[in-house]
Amino acid sequence: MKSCVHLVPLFNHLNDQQMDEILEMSIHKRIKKNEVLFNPGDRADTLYIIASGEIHLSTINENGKELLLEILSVGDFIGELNILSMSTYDVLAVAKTETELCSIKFEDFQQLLMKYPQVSLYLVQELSQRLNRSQQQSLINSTLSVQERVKNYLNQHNGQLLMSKKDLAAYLSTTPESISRILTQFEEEGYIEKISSRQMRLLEED
Amino acid sequence: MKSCVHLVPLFNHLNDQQMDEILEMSIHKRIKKNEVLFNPGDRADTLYIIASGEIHLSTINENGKELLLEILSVGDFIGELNILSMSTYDVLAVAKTETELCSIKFEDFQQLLMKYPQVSLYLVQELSQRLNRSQQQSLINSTLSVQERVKNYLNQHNGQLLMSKKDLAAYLSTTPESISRILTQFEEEGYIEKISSRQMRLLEED
DNA sequence: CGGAACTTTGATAACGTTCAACATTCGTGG
DNA sequence: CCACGAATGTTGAACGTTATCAAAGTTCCG
Repeated sequence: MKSCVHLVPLFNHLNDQQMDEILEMSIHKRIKKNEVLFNPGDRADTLYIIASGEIHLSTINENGKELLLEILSVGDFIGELNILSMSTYDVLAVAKTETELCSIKFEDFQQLLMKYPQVSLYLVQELSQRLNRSQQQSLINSTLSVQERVKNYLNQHNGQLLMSKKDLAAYLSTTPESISRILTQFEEEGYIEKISSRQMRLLEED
Repeated sequence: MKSCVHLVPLFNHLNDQQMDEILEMSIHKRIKKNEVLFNPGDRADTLYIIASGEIHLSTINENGKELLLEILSVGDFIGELNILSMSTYDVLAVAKTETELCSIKFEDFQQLLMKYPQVSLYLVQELSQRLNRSQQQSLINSTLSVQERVKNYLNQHNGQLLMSKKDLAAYLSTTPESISRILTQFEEEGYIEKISSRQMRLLEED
């Protein structure tokens, strides 16, 4: 089985010997569909890198409502990196498919960053981009109408829903009912054409 | 005039000589209240560190609605750090008071990170925490009612509004009217007591 | 001291959630 | 591979929260 270390842009600039070094400090992990990788409140001391599969990161508010924050797949690392001060996760990480991960303890990872500064550079860039994406999604969810949010999502993904409508609702912070209604409305208005339950063709105009 | 380099947790672990080195690559900048530091779309090639004053970072959606993302003050750096690939800012940065900044070109900053890995470590940690905060605020704004958002804000800040109601509305993604109404309602219900326009006393009970 | 920006209050409208009932799909075990 | 139960999706009706517009009041700042 191939190690995730080779899959990760994070370690792109390293040579084979350095990769092996990282391999030695990493532990392979496999989790099943719907299995929880960690819960909010769990001790955060491990960096996970996805070798295959898909992980959903979400938060849940005091009333039990869920917001789907990020969908991570091959090559992504789990974003919470309080590497200096030990703390806890405050999001929920769930596998949406069978998933293979490499895990590295923050302790070891910290040594690694000190030794290979170019890895840090990549990490800084990646975190920065995630912060941007988070803020843009925040803008979308809190200032656009549900219609606009759905239209925006469809345009960004060529009419393909990459998840269930339930999850999409959690991602666009609305309800499955609203998404369902809006999609049929879009079809009636001739803006889309349903091909399958998760794939629609976008028709020109507007 | 004291340099901001000494104010920044980012450079905490460095000695005087190293600080001087950074000083040499940094350019001091002063901007007036309401002046724009950068617009979305501007070339992003500079790291700014705040020596004094306050900067608001916000995004504006396609309909002109604003979301206030972050409020930065002494010691904070401006978060957008696409240091590896040159890109553009996609937020708006405005000074809310007279503000002093140090600016360092990404080029130089990148050298610095390679040379002093411990600075990278701090940066990674800081970006990670910002990402978390962004996601938590996103949860608040998109899953809680306006009442709950305002109550949450009051609790987090001991009843003190750190900005105008207009800005607070942009931060909580609502309108000044709603905030105004909710605050008088809270007072009628005996949940708060207005001391001044921006300071209220929180009274016990749920 | 005067004008601009911000704040408050009211009336109105609508967007989207909620609840409920039914339909469909999914996935697991027989 | 089919059958069954559970999860997901759809549609309808009703309600409530919150945005919007307007107009008057207040604060801020040059």
